Amino acid sequence: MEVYKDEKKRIYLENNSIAYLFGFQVDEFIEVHEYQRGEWIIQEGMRPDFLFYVMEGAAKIYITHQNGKVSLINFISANDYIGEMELLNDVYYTKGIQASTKTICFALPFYRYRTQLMEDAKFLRELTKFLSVKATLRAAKYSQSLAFPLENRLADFILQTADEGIYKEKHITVCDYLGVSYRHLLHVLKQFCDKNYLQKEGRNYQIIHYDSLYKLAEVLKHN
Amino acid sequence: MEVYKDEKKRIYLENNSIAYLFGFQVDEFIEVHEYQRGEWIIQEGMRPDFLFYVMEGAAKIYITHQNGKVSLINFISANDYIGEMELLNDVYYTKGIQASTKTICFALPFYRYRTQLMEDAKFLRELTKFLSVKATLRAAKYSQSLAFPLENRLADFILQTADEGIYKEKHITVCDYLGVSYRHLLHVLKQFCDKNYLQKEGRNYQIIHYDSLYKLAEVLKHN
DNA sequence: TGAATAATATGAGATATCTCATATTTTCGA
DNA sequence: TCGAAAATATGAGATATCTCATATTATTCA
Repeated sequence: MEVYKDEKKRIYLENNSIAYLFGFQVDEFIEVHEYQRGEWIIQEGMRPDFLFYVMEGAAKIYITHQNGKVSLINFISANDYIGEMELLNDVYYTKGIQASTKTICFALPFYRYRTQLMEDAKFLRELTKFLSVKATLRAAKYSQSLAFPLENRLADFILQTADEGIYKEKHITVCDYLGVSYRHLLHVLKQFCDKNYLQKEGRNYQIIHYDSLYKLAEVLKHN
Repeated sequence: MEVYKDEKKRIYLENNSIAYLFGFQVDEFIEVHEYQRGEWIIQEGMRPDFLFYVMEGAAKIYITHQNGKVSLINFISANDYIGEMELLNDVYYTKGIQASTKTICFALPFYRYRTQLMEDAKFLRELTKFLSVKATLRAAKYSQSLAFPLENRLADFILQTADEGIYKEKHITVCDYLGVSYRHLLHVLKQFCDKNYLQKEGRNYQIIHYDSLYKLAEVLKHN
């Protein structure tokens, strides 16, 4: 992890204004952090000292269960907050957040800004919107996961993440995210290939029959 | 649904102050609504005209999937907001909310208060906290539902909802909430009885072996 | 009060998903 | 560049969960 200093920090701040997020001046004590792929932005179970706002990159939120099973809870990308739960709640079990690409974020030290943030309508309004969108997405995903078999959810996931007709997510990530076993994921992928919805090309899968996948995924949408 | 008028409204407002929720005066245009068991506070798919704050009672949030399957998404009780999603987001699929007991809430008309609410730090701070807690609970429930079989989740649910050692939730509600079929729920309940964790008494179940259930539920908690 | 509706109950077979064992291939750091 | 670790792959049997069919109570309401 690198903390931008002096000139480097100044330049980054100049080129990436986040004044629109706050009703007051934050420049003085704000930091700019850069994390490499694989680095932990927050360690599971340890409260962070900063409120982060992600500018570039992507990360994943994980939680470890008592039985050792690890769940990927969600993806984080540009314009997401990190540490907002800890800002708002004194009692909160901190999830682990790991950068999955190089990730740059602004970091506001709690000890310095907590009081001001909690009284700033502009900030609170932005955060509220962020939280409500997050809650909505999560609710949708949750009720889907209970109501539909992997076949439908995977079709949706493939269409969402495929790039130019090519699906190339890591299986391990996907089973975490969709909450199924590795074995079963492969099984359903094979079915898709057998049915000619996909065609395997080395590590990747090319979408052959878009419509069939779309039909499977469509079932997830309510109305 | 009854809207309290005149004297009745005045008395209710006097006895139940919610001044602490807002940084400005809301008395003038606020309404007090009372819903009977079974009544819909919000119809699925129809945007509400009010922001509600629940004072008494309990309700359930439902969503209907395209395949006709209905999921119970969550419970609502005193001190919860309703309609906050619609206040914050112009685009939002409204879930259905049905009172499960007599429910009384304050109702603030959007057309009158929207602008002021979105600029009121006190209100936004309360709402933000509410949303963050909500998001946390949902996240926990979600990752649990994927990582553990019904046995564990049901044990937890029974301990949470049992009243003086007696569990008496309606099966239908529970399968909605836990996202399993009616048949399977009964199957696992029968197992609990066979193992002497529970003892069936007419419609209800008495908790016999608290410890065993606790052990099953404990597995859900992370650390 | 009686009929309609909701809730509870149970069996049996089907399917979705998991666990475990094991092999091969790829990636990546020392 | 070599070896460890990560990722992919596949089989086989176990288990969790679903669907459907069908009865039997409760509850509600006209």
